[in-house]
Amino acid sequence: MILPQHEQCSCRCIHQGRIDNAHEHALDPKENEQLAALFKAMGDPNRLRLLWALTGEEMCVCDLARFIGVTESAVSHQLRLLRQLHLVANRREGPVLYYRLDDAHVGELINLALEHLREDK
Amino acid sequence: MILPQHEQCSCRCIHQGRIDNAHEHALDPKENEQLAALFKAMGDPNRLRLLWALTGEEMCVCDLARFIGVTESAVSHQLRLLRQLHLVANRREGPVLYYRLDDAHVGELINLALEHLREDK
DNA sequence: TTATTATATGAATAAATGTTCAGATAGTAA
DNA sequence: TTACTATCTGAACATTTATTCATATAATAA
Repeated sequence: MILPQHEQCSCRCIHQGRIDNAHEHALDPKENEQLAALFKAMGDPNRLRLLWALTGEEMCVCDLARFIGVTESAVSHQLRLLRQLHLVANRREGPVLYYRLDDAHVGELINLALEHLREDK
Repeated sequence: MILPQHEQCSCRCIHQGRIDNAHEHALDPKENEQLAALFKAMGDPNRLRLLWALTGEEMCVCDLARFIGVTESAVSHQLRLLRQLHLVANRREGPVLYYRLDDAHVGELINLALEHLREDK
């Protein structure tokens, strides 16, 4: 990682000499935003409960609402967010919408994070 | 997943008959909170930049501050949060504190999420 | 058409959150 | 001790956010 020359660190970091050896690329600003939005979406207890419920099987909105104990309106708002971020997808069967995880990655992310939690405590 | 009998869904979910086949366990409430806190911590653009920077090598606070373009005070606040959640750890060398990712999981989480982002767009 | 069910949406409000500023602490050298 | 550097911390302020309420839409049946 290369820091701007005119802003060189004035501290006595021993590390200073190694600063050019790091990975050169800062994360693309747009990807940084998207990535942060994705993690933030997973970082709400109720949205995480929704995702967790859907690791089991697809569920309709009213079941999801009862499962996590909030109104269907609140769930609907949250599901919209999760849908926009491609964390969940849905399928209509008559008047009922069944939601599912959009992708295997989502479950993997949850499991990996759980591993991290359970390991070093 | 088993929903309380007295609150059976009144909708016409075809799915209703399958409700007992799902994974039986709701995520432990405490783990749910911890997991959400972990994702939420990663869900801030600046904190994510910090973590990204540290996937390259350990860095001191002032370098991190310049790297993401905020005050050292702001970085310090964020680093404390990340430390409390075991996302980063530090090591002192004289007056300088070097921060690093706490664990291989952290980088893996970022990479997995990046994969998800880049895949289905 | 009307009635009913399932879900979505907009606005408003209360709570949570990130940064800044001022000041405190820890380490080192003189 | 004093002076200097690197980092931390508490309080305050502005912004963001999750839920609620009321209403709207979509699908189905009568």
